[in-house]
Amino acid sequence: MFSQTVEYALRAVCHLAFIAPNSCTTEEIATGTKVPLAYLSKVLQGLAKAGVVRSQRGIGGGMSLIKRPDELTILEVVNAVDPIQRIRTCPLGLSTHGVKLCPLHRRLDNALKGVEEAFGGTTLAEVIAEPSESIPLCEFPGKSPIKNGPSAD
Amino acid sequence: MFSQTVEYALRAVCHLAFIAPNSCTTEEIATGTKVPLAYLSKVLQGLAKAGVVRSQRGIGGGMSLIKRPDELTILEVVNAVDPIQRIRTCPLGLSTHGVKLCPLHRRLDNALKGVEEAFGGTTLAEVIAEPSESIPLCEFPGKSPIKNGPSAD
DNA sequence: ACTTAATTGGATGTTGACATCCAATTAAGC
DNA sequence: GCTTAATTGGATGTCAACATCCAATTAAGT
Repeated sequence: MFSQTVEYALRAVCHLAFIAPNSCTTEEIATGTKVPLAYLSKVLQGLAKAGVVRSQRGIGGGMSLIKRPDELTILEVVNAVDPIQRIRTCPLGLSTHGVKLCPLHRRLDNALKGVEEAFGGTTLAEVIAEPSESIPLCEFPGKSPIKNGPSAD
Repeated sequence: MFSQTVEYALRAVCHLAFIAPNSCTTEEIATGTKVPLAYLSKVLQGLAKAGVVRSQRGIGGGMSLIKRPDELTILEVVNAVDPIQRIRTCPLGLSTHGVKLCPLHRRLDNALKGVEEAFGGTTLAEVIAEPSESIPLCEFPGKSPIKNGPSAD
């Protein structure tokens, strides 16, 4: 139900959250998140245009988060690449329904609202900090998914 | 986020719920729900294969619900044409994550779970019976969307 | 200035969702 | 059995999502 692009974007942002506020190369993200490099670069371009990540060209460049992980919600990432389209007017174009959705579409929209609220209420910081047997993106429990762990190099 | 096919299937089933347990023609459903006739016939074929609707060929034939509207949930309709894919194993294929999803994918799956529960907890009968200013599929408040209203003809 | 490391943008390929059309099939009613 | 009304199945078309590749651009370091 969520697009592949959303999945990729979240993985990438998650990776960036681990090393925030540092930056790293698209290639490193691709390797760490198992996302096809060429496509990931397009996804990151989208995130850059949406103001979620900052891109820096040239030697020592790469991608980094613009916001702090505790200020960035899952929803912002999702909406940056593949916006959740709430149902605001009758999909049948029935003018008399206007802004009042019928019970069917009201329920569909409520489901979307639930997703939106769940995503809007979770920051990347919460995702990467949550104690769990499985660490996001990380093959081995108890280890950081980032090479040598976060450092200020 | 929900596919066009899901939207069409729900409209069609909603129409059928209004006239249940009677049947009606695919063409009538197409007109009443503003769904392209040729495509709707494919969608209904899917619903028939999934056991949601019964199809009857020849004169006087058409489509009808197999279950009563109060026994049929939105979820069953959705899953018949475009199943909600819960996240059961790590999308990165990280074997060590196994059945335990990482915090990221646990949250994505929880969102899916919420949708699933919302849809699973609503029957078609509830949808078409709910008092509202807008009646599903119906242009005019207070009228039935079905030509001349339900009848046992 | 040159070299190297990195993103950017454009062109292109692939696949599945959405959609249409029509001949074949089925069943009712006379 | 013929006609008519209806679904079925197959062939086909279109377009956006997903994906890849490469030349152009940018910036750091020497």
